[in-house]
Amino acid sequence: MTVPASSVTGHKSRDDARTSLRTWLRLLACTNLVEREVRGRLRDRFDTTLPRFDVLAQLDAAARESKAELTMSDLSRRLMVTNGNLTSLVERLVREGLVKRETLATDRRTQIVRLTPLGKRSLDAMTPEHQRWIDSLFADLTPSERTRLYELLGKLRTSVQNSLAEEGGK
Amino acid sequence: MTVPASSVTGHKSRDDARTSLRTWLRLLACTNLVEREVRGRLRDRFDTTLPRFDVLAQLDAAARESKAELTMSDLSRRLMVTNGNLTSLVERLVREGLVKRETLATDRRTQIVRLTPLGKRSLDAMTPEHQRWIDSLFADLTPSERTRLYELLGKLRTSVQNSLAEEGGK
DNA sequence: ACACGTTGTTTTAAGCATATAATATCTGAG
DNA sequence: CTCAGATATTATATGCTTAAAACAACGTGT
Repeated sequence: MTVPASSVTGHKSRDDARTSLRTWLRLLACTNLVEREVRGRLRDRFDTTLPRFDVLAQLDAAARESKAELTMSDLSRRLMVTNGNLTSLVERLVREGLVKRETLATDRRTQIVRLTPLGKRSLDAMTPEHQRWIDSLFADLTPSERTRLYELLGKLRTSVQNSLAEEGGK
Repeated sequence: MTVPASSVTGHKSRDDARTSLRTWLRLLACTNLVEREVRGRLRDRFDTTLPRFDVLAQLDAAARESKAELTMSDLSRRLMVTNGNLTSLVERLVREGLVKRETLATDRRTQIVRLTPLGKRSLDAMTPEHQRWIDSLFADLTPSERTRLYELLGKLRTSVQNSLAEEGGK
């Protein structure tokens, strides 16, 4: 394994740090571009929002993993949003009949959230188009580039998690 | 150059589409992780928010490019947020004395936004720490991995922009 | 039994974001 | 000159997001 010269001195070069920052800014720009587009299309085509879509998609994904039951906290962890955020979001979905919420008999604090048949149908109508949108946005990347990007983002995620764990453990 | 079998039939394989989707979800997860962390630190260390920081950083970047003057619309384009959003954001920064806004003499519709000396000092206090945060989050990526990620994200951005241009041009 | 810390959820207050409509100003064709 | 667009910004309504506090239910050690 090769050791970069700068590690002798115990700090990274200024260039490395600038590359990190530039990469982060570009990551953010890409995410915003895609997210804005997906938001707009969900709105135009299905009159819904990205957070609502995400809730339905996560509930469906959980069901496929045979974790038929998700609590509010499970859902907020999966969606990476705060618990309080989810309350009003699920509230609206319940009002629209896409989701149902029921108190768990064995622990009356916890709320179980489930897709209704209507919610499932609604999601199934959106999913194929959503996938096509994403695919067309990625169209100029070759399969191997996509795979490489996927891998590098995996490394980045691990790096971020490690960094947070170190920081949090102090 | 090898040609995938599916290109004979004129459409991509299902696998390619799934890779796009998986890559997109991972991109979003990474962005959310980093963004949440940066938000939290800006809040804890400097009692400010990411959008506010972004406004200051863009104003400073523009000044360095000797584009000393940015209008509200310039700024909203650079930040990739809507014009209406910026109004209240800049409003708050003006109230805090970090930014000043003045009407352009030659066109009384347009507002020029500028960093105040206080705003510049405030930004300069935050910038080095911000760069260190980002760099530590990227710590596990080698320089060449960072560079490769940067390049691939550049390709992705181009791909997204091409896709939007085609769609918009119809 | 019961006080106390923990866990799951909701509420609240503030800020961010968008789309749409309104307002103000400019510009150019006639 | 004047008025019909075009452009720059702000206002409004709605929804998302977070942090922090409040609330409710659980479970354990005494």
